[in-house]
Amino acid sequence: MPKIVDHDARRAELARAMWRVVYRDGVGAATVRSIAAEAGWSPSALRHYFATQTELLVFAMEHVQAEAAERIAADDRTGSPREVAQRVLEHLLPLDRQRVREAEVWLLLAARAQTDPAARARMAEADDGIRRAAEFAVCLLTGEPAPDPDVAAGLHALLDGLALHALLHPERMPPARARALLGAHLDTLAAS
Amino acid sequence: MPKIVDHDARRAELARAMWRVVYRDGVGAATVRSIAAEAGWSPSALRHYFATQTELLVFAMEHVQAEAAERIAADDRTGSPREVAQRVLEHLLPLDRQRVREAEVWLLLAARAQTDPAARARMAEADDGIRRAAEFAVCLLTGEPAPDPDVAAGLHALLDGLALHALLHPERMPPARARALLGAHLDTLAAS
DNA sequence: GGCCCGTGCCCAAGATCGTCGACCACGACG
DNA sequence: CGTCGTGGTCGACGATCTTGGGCACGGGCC
Repeated sequence: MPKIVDHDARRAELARAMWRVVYRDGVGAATVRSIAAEAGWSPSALRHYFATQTELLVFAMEHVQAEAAERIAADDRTGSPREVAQRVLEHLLPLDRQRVREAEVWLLLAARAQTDPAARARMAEADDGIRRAAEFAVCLLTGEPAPDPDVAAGLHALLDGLALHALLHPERMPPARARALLGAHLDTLAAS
Repeated sequence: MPKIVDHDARRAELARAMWRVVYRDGVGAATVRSIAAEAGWSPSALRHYFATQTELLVFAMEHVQAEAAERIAADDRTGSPREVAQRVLEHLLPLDRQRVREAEVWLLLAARAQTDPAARARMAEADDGIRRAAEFAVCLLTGEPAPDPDVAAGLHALLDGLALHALLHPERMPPARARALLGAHLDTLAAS
C-alpha cells in the first residue's frame, strides 16, 4: 500500500497550529487557510484529516475539555471540601489568558451549534463534563453520595453564566470577581 | 431636494423582514441577501440603512431588548414580591419559540462580539438591561432599596446560564425546569 | 414649465471564506 | 519492477459581505 502517515499525530499537529493561530490572533482568525499556512501546508491537505471546519473546532473543543479535565485531575484535593469544590470549579472558568482563548472557542462552537449538528453534539458532551464537575462539587459540599440534580444544574448554569460574563465583559467580571461570586454561591449551597 | 424616505421607517421595515426570516428559517439564514429578498429589494439597498451586517444584528438586538422591556413593563405586579420577581425575570428567559429565536440572535451577537466592536458595545447595553432587572428582583426579595451588587451579579450570571442551556440543550433544560431552577435560586436569596 | 443635482437604488466586481474535484507523486505490496 | 492507493497541490465553485460606479427619479429653484 502507499505511504502511511499517522492520522492521529497529524491531526494533533494541525490542532497545535490552530491553537497557535487562536492564541496569537484570536478565534476569529482561525480560518482553514490561515491554519494551513501556519502548519505550512495547503488548505486542501487539511481535508484529509478534518473534512470540515466544524471538525477542526470539535477537535479543538475536545482539547479544551481534556485540558480542563487534566487541571482538575492534577488538583491535590487538599483543604476542606469547600475549598476543594471551589478550586475544582475554578478550573472551568476563563481566569487567565489561555483559558479565555479556550472559552472563545467554546462560545464560537456554541453559536455554531445552533445550526451545525456536529457542533451541537460536541457541545452536549462538553456540557456533560461541566455538569459532572458541578455534581461532584455538590457532593463535596453536602456530604451526600448522590447530588441533588436541581442544585447541580443551578450551579452548572451559574458556572456557564460566569464564564460568559468573564468572556464578554472582562472589565465587569474580572477573575477575582468571578471567583468571589462562585464562592458566594458555594457558601449558600453549603449552608443549606 | 430629491426624494426623501423615512430612514427610521425603512429600517423598521427591514428589521421586520429580518425577523420573518429568522422566525421561519432560524438565525443562520439571516444573510444580507435573504433579508433583502424577503423585503423585495436588492442587497445593496440595505446598505443605505445598515452599512454592515453587524448593524442589522445590532438593530435586531435592540428589538429583542425592547420586546423584553415591554413584557416586563406589561406585568401587572400582582402577587407577592417573590412572585413578581420570578415573573419579571422569566420574561428574560427563552421559554417559548419566539423568545428562543430572540435568544439565538443574542447568542450569535455574543459570538460576534469577540471580534466586532459594534456588536460588543450593543451586547454591553443588553447586559446592562438584564443586570438592572436582576437588581430590581433582588430589591424586591430583600426589601432593601439598594441591591447587593454581588447578589445581583450572581443572579444575572444564573439567568444567562439558564438562557444558554435552554437554548443549546432544550431537552435537558425545558422551560419548566428553567423556571424551577430560577425559582429555587430566588428562594435561597429570599431566605438569606 | 423646465433644468439641476442629490438621494435612492441596482449592477457588477472584489475580497474572503469553506468546500470540492481533478490531477500528480510517492512508496509499499505483489 | 509494475500497480494502485494514499497523500498532497492546484484550481475552481458557490456563497458570503462589502464596495464603487452608474442610472433614475423627483423635489427645489429660476
